[in-house]
Amino acid sequence: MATIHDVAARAGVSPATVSRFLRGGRVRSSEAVQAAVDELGYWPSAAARSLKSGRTHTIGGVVPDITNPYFAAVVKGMESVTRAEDYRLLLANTDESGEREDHVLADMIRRVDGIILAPATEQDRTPLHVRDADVPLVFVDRDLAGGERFDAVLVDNAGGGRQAAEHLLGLGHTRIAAISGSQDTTPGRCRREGFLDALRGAGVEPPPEYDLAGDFREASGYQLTLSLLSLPEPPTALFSANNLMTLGALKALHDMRVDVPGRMSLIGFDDLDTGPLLRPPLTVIDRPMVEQGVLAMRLLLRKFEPEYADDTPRRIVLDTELVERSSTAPPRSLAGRRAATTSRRARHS
Amino acid sequence: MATIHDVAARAGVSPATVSRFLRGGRVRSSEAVQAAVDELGYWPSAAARSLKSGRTHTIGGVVPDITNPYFAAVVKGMESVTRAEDYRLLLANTDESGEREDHVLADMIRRVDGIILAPATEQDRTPLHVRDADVPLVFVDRDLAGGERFDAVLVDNAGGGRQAAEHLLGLGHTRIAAISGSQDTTPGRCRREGFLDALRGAGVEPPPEYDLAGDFREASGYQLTLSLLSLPEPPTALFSANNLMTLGALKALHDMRVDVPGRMSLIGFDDLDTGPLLRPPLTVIDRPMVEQGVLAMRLLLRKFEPEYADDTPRRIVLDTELVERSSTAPPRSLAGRRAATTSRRARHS
DNA sequence: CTGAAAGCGCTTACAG
DNA sequence: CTGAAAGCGCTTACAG
Repeated sequence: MATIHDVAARAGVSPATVSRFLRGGRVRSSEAVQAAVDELGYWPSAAARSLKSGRTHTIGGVVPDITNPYFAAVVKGMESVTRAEDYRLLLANTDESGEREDHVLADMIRRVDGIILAPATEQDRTPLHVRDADVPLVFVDRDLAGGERFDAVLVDNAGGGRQAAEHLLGLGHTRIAAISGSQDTTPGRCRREGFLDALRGAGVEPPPEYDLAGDFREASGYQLTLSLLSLPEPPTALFSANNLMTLGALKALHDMRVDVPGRMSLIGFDDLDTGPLLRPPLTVIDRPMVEQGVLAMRLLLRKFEPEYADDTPRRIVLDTELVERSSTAPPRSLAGRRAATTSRRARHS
Repeated sequence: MATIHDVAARAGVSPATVSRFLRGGRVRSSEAVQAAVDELGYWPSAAARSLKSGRTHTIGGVVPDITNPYFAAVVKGMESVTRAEDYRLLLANTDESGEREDHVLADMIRRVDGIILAPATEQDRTPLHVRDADVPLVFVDRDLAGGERFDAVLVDNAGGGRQAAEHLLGLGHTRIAAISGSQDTTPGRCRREGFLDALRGAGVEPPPEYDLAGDFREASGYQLTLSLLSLPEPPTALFSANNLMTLGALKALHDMRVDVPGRMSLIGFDDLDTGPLLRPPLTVIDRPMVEQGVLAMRLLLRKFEPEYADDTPRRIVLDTELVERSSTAPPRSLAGRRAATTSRRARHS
């Protein structure tokens, strides 16, 4: 593969001149140099450049599950910005494992200029070392305990939980359950808290067996829903903490032949491409996805511009939005009393 | 950040000795060196290493659409192998654009040890340059015209198209349409060809207006389905060439209030997580997904083992599988003649 | 086993 | 504007 020396020799100049030309500097023999570059198909060595400059022009993206459509969308957003800004994306999938995350981060520290991370848990300590190593770090979707010193792109998870609760309350439900995500995770914890707070605010205290925590995976959504259905007095409404758990919940409901929303209302967090096509079309708390990746990457790349480098941390918190479809309805006990439901809903909106 | 010299100084040895120790060589002062490494939190510079060795221990993964669940799964498979084998994954998303692919590949050539690519079209020429640059290349999902000289992990697309056709024929359909993917793409072309061949083999020649080509995106599935429905004599059965187009088709069918499978049978290519939960549960041609990423990465990493480096190209072709759910049924005209349908089906199985 | 030295391919002050 | 030279942080024959 041609080096800068080959180009220099061919163009009859020194390597320094070629380097200057490549970097956009004024050079007398620019045509000859360009010709040599073209003829040789020269492309600078990234390794040599970054050894010299200390910059890799690569960003690390670390997500818990790339097959979760939400994270796939976030990654798409991140990638689109890196490409536009002449950066590259080194992608790692931690499978929700803090241990893998530790390995990945330690490895990335020397290979990237910055990292965007959705940490496996809020308690992870390794991200702090990343900062010690002077590698800028931006959180996306999930925060760290004590993460206020870092940039972050999050959504108002508690607010989303509240919206879900108010929607169900508004329909007249009082036997309301939640299957939550990992409680050592920002979204898992905050969605549950916001949801429960809103219930309590309305005087509805869910019994412990209605308040179940899973791990954001489909299997846990399935299992927890099954256990709710086996209760002597099952809930009439269910809030599921993310897209995958909602799928699991819906499968359990189908398998047990539970009519949705007739016998059980279901509201999920995070929309799906197939949301409107499901049986029944899903009512969900929606939020921006690709945009979160875009914002996180922009936040990160700002740090490489001298004028922003020392800014105080920026914390972007996006709003969620209720998308009403057909998986939620008044409980059966109120089915004949639509008017009452409507007035109740008005109170809560 | 500590360098190998810092470690050497602290341990009272030469940098060469530290290097040897790090590479697993026998060293007398291994304890002192290890201590120095730990105390300094030393981690070798990837740039320096790869400048010296010419190896980056990084693999490029280039896909047309990371938010397509199929490719997300493939990427997951690729990533899992890189991590296990101490490689990293540089991810690029080309948005089905050959131009972006060209840029990405040119850029990657100097930054990775090998590339796994699902090319935007079969006619792309840049992948050939990658090979000229001595960067091993493996195709996944999509092949190149003249790609026989490269390793590849593909599925039997023509066979899958045939399975779909035989399934619909077996149900008694004769007015059968196909909305195909990009025809300058291996899966787009082969699925259509296999499908049409099987129809013709059964004496069913679809009119041109039943044979529509799209681009693998949801919007094209939607539009093409709409145009089929507007025909004076619409088909009674529809084969859709990939997961996203199937979603689009299903949305169009819903929007036009067309009963599936009552008035239109729908069979897709590629299953979805939500497949069983859709209205109606989708009949599809399924295939391995994560596994394709795993196989492609293994094939690629083999090339770095001297004993395999010069092997002839390996072409792995996986089988597809029909998953019967409820979106396909006999056409209405046969609804009362179940027995006839059954015998017909027997002939085709 | 060990260390001094050269070199991987760039970039960047420094003289001219 | 240009070129010679040093150096980024490693690795690897080469002597010892």
